[in-house]
Amino acid sequence: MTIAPLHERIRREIEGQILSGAWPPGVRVPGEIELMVQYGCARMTVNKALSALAHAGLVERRRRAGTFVARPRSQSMVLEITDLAREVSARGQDYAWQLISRRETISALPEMPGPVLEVAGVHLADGTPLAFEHRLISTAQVPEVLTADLTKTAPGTWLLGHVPWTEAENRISASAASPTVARALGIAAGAPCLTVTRRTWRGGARVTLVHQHFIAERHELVARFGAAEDRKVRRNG
Amino acid sequence: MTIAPLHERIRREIEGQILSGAWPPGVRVPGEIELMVQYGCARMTVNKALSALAHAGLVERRRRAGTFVARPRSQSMVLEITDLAREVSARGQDYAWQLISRRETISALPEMPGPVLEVAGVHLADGTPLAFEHRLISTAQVPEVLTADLTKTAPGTWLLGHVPWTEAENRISASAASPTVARALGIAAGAPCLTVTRRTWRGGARVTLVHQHFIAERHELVARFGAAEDRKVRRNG
DNA sequence: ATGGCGAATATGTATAGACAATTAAAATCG
DNA sequence: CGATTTTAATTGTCTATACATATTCGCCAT
Repeated sequence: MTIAPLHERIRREIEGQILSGAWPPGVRVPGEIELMVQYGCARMTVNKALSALAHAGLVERRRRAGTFVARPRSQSMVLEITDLAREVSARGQDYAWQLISRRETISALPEMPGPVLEVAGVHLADGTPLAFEHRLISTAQVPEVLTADLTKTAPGTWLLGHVPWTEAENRISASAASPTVARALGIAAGAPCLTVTRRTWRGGARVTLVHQHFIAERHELVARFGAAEDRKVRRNG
Repeated sequence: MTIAPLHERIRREIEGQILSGAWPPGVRVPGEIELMVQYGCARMTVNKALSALAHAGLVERRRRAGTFVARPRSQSMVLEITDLAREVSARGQDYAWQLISRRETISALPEMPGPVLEVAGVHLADGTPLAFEHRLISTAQVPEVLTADLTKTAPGTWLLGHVPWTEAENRISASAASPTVARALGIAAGAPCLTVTRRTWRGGARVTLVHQHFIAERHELVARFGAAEDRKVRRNG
């Protein structure tokens, strides 16, 4: 148990007051000078703690006025969009990818125009279908993908390891399984599916567009928001 | 056009190198001393810039080793979970709430045990059903809700204005419409629905548990992630 | 080769002080 | 009394310095 740095200790203690409800929204937080005296430290140290809280949205700081507890943040949450292979493995199941089709073509879709690699396949968990995937990958942006072996590795997993993206958008909805999807997943046509459409960009250029159809009972997305929890520092060697 | 603080300028310039791909993952970022000389400033200033980048996950810092561009960030995204009333209005449609049932009871559900107010109703956009909602609200935590008029105001909207939450969890999945849901929404039983289950807490205490069933074609959740865009500072007077 | 150990190095934390920017509140003026 | 200017409180940024801490690298003994 290492002792925490002072600025972190200060941050935590204030955070505690806010999250416990002892300092409700709108209440004024002690100023930098006040805290500096209270903790017997330099103003920069207090500043670091309060700045972090402001950055996290827990407090609002206004010059001349002071620092105030912010009203509960409106509605943005962190949605963990995991690589399917990783997620299935994390649940202790066997993951597998089954390639159905693969071809190079020229896409006319407005969301993803130009030369693309078009791939379809199924994600399996413990041998049973979990999701159908249909994906377009820009060969202009990612020419290497043409030489990738996508029979064993899902394109998403391959991309994760090869292409950094800077922007992404997920659209989540429900749909009835089309005949193609139903056949690939072994379910009845018209059965409900959770549909995720994801587009990713690298510095403004389109990288990939993917549609994933999950069997309704087999998958669930979870978005959590806890003001309390610290941003985890991820270390992926 | 105000000039940006120096530490921010430094941060931006490094960020630019990373996002443009000029500095791919794994590459070493100039050290603090180096940047300090380059920008002719104090080390603390450079430190602030690099720390911010580390906090944002763009770089990884290791003592003695240096600062390195992090591999493409894994998978957390911001999902905007808007209050339905607000969202529908924002789309320029008329929003309405129709209360179906309301009763006080003792819940035995493990997710939400104890005395609750149980409410069901329908969200309407331009007069047509959009979503069915079934909600439990802890009367121990929110006794005032018993006196709220929920015939005109949706419970979610009421809660937003009265109870701050500190933690929330959304589970998103697809389901087939049950007879109850189908009847309320005017769709066929078994039709696909996007289902959102949300639980919220205030400082560890359960506040509310809600199930929302959206007609598949009528609703979509969007999660965006742009490494480039700055965290917006929200100011809600 | 190999494993341990010390030293070099880059980051992490903290200080004390200075000035700038912002803006709420007080003072002044018409 | 209302509008305007001044004042002052508070945060924002930055410097220069110091020491702490972790970790890699290379040296040395095995």
